[in-house]
Amino acid sequence: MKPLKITIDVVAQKAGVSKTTVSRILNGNYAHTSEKTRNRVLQVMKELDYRPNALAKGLKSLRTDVIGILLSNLKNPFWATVLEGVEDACRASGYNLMICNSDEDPELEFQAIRQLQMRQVDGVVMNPTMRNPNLYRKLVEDAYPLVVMNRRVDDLGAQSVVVDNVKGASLAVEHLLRCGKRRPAVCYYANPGVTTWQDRVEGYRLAMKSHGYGEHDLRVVEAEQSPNAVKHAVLELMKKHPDTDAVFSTNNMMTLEVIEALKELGLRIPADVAVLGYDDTVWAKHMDPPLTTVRQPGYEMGKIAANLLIQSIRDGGHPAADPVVLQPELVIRRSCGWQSS
Amino acid sequence: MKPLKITIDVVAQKAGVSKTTVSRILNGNYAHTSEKTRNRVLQVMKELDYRPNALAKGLKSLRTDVIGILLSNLKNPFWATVLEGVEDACRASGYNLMICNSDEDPELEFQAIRQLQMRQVDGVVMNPTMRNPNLYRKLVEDAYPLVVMNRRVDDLGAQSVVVDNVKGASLAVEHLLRCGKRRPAVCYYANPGVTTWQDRVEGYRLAMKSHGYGEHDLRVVEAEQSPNAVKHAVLELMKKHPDTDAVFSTNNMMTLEVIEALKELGLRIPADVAVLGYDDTVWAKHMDPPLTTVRQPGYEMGKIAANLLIQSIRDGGHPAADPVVLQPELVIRRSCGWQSS
DNA sequence: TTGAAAGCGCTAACAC
DNA sequence: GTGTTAGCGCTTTCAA
Repeated sequence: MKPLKITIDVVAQKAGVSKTTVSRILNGNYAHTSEKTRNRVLQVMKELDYRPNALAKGLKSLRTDVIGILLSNLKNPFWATVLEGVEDACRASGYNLMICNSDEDPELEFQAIRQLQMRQVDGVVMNPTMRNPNLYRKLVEDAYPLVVMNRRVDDLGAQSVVVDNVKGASLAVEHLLRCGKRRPAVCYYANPGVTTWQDRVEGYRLAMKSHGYGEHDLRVVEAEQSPNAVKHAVLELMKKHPDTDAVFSTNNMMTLEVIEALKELGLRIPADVAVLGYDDTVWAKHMDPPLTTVRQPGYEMGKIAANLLIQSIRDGGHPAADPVVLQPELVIRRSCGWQSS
Repeated sequence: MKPLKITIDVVAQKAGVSKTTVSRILNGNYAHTSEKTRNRVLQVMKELDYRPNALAKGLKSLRTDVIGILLSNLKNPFWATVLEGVEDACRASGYNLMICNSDEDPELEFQAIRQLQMRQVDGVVMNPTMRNPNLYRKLVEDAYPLVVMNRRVDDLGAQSVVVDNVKGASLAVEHLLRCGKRRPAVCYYANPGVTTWQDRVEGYRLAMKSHGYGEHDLRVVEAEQSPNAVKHAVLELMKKHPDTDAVFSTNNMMTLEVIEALKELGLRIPADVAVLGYDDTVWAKHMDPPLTTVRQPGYEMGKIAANLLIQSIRDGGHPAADPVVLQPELVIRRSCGWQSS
């Protein structure tokens, strides 16, 4: 005797109704169904522990209640936070989540989107590598439900949620200056096209200029995203400009190396050189000294992105709204010294 | 004129063959197909940018090439590492990944499994909350493809991959002793049923005893998983046993609080009290002092778990193999002082 | 209020 | 080597 799969048919049969009726009840389509049958069917479902096959449902209804998330980096804990936000939003709305990782590789990004589409996910939220402009454009042309997070893809017309990075950097620079620092530098990863870092450098530039600094007063250090590259870059910086009295680091992993370099040089933080980092990670407050950082609302970004997507799936079509821009926030600890006022 | 969905039928039609033929070619079933037709069909697929509907395929073939991952905590960066391993393994084998988070809640864990099953995933890899024994048992009774990670569920008969936590703790204690410490304490989270922490405490106990310590020499401090609980517990410990000269912290987040507490007391690390942490996180080597830790192969755990699962899906039935046990490794830095030999 | 029947897009016997 | 056909388990007109 074989185990017999519990399908809608066996429920219908056992309840003595047609599968149409079962289907209606399954979908809360109670309008045309008597309470008596409804209860009987519900009862049978419970007894049989009936689990509707989502594949069959999706095939017919053209909706799977699954969305895809496409990240570009799982190594940075920031993304775990974002993921948590997305996951929570999905669960709250009855969606499931399919996860892909492009690892900043445009080819993998391309493949991931393809896979997600073949799997008929209802939409995708992604942090784009920025290296597949045609792909992004195609998606919005096809009116594919899409929300872009974290990085700006200009003139795309897709829904997006980002954090104001220019603002974040301004907050940082302003704070450094208020703490009496006069020669702040900024450090960022070389990754052409990625707006987050561009914007943070731009924010540094703007804030500096608004305080009377000229172009040649700026100290902008670029580093590859490879082991010790940041450390070397900072060592270099301090050799070339020994009077540098603050480093604004635009990435959370980067900050760790910046501090390492400074300590190696025997410099005291913040007395000799202040350090201001990006992302208020779990470890920031436990560093020595406790790190002053620009906090990004990662969880919120994920949650909002997912909710926007779900909403646009449900309402159909999304009127290419303005980007949602979230505000960063300065978390002041001890790595920049004391504000003078 | 409507956009016309590209199905196997339109490919077949355009190529002038039946959909059977297209299906065969799609699945690399080249045995019974002439090279000529094959090329023509492949060509047409390309031209049409044909994307087979995975729902239809799965409905018919009873395999989706999707597996589920069920985590219990996204906040701890350790799990991002594990996730990365799982993701890589999936990509390499042509699987997609559906992700769920139980957040240590048995009810959510139950729901997640249900969802994954309705979605017809081919199998699940999970870090169990340990609070749903019946659920776990049911799954293996039903011969549902399942791999359990990280935590031991005794006598379950499911495939599993874990790290040797007793060993990890021994490594830690031995090192502390070698560094000349004489009164080491251990700190762990109160979470009944979770074997990881139990095993680490057990490892501490065993190692201590093998060095001639008696039961009353052990200093085992338990803390709730809530803000500052660890800090208070450590403060308490140092008050009660001021001669404690080392703390072995069994969790990466916990370690941060341990250090905070110690510093607050004006104790020097490692001169006064050594600290040895669990999990070699990205930040460990940048702490002050750089942290000596027990490294767990998280990425490997994820990758191996996923590969085991995929293999057992492909081979059908899994002969309830012995658990794969991975070895932890001591990463020596400066937070425990110097070894005496 | 309920049911019959026609698919959704694919796979896999089985025939030719 | 290729095609015919009968479903997979559900939703959804349309009719009763």
